[in-house]
Amino acid sequence: MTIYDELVERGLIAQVTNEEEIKKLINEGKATFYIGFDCTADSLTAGHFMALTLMKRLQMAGNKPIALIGGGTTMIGDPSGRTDMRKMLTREDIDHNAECFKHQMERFIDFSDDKALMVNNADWLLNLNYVELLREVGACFSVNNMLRAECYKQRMEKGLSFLEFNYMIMQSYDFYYMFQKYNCNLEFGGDDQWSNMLGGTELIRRKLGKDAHAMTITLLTDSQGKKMGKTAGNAVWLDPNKTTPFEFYQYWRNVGDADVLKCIRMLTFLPMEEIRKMDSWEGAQLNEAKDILAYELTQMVHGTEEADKAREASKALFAGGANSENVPCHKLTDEDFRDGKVDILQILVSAGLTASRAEARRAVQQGGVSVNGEKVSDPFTAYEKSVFAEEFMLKKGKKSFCKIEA
RNA sequence: GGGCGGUUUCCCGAGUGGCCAAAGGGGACAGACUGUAAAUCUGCUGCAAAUUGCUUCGGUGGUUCGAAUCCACCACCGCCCA
Repeated sequence: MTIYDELVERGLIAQVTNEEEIKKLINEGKATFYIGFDCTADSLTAGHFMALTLMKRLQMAGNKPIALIGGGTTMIGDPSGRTDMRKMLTREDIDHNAECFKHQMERFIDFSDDKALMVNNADWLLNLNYVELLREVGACFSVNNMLRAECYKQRMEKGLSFLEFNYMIMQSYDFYYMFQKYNCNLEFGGDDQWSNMLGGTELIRRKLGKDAHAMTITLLTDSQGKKMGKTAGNAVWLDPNKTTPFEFYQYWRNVGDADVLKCIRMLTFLPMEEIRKMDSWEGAQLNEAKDILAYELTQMVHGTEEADKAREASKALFAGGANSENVPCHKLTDEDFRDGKVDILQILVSAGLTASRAEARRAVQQGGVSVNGEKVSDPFTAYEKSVFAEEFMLKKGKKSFCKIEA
């Protein structure tokens, strides 16, 4: 099975500029391809993860990846598919974020011996001269075409600033630049990047008379069409300090039935034969698939040890029996105690299970809080410090657990 | 540059002087049902030392016993004209 066929079977490919050419390039390991990452936060997210796995798949097939950190493009902000303008980030924030991205990527992609490159477009974009740029590449873009681009559609109603309008040109320039400097002949990106990417291939054709290719990755959406990798609007981060391995594991353990196999196909490195066998699974058996998915991904992102802990903790909490050693734990401080006691609301807030005492009170009143399996229904329930010498397993709702110590 | 319209609680959106912590919807959260799924139904949704108090309706100042609501200025956004 060729790498291209595998990508197709895994459902990773959305659009390509020239299928035959691209197939040949990557199957023969002759592609030098890039994927850009704009550093809008200080950690990569589950959304970036798919792009990283794709880089790895292609690298394993002998192709050379370039991870492009968008230190320059982040100064502009990609308007693609957004309904509002991004918050402007300072130069310092962007540099810091770029550093963080770099560390995280090094875990996945082998950058040794020039097997992959990591570059930052701040290095060439920030020194561009406006008039020169306009003459050099601005002449190659048709505003008429740009306005028609899908990626700006949503913004035509709400308004699009000139700053953001230029994003496409910056991204195109990246490809043009790397095509010449690194022989980069293929660009990958999310499907929402398609028009930006075509801008690049078009620019290369016009300026250099040469062909470069672009290919988009299917966006990972759930069965309702929503982007995956987010919980309540918050990203699932790869940084363990922002999303703990346990939370990360739980996110994938909880995907809907309709989405498990898709995720396994697109995100894991399990061989296709194995995945095909799971195709016939249904009902409660899919729970097993979810465990596989969650474990595989946690292991890739956080390592085997953390993945084992997360799985162990999950079993202890949901299946019962196994030891609870790895369940998330919170230590109360002296400030939590008042006259030698803590009330249940304070514990919930302190452990971060609820945002306020009011929310904690609601949870208790609605019967959503329990300690060691016993429902706590009185919001005035308070505990002496000595109680915490024994195991104190606090549960809020169906899925939030925390072991409390003092 | 000119004219008009807008900025409301996580989001959309109602509210044009007291009955407003602010309708309705979405989302989130909790409960029932379940398989840590989906669908459905119910509750709930500013904060707190809680029959009360405090903060909130772009910003600042003002009018008023009382302002999300009226006035002035500022900021940002949209539409139309140049």
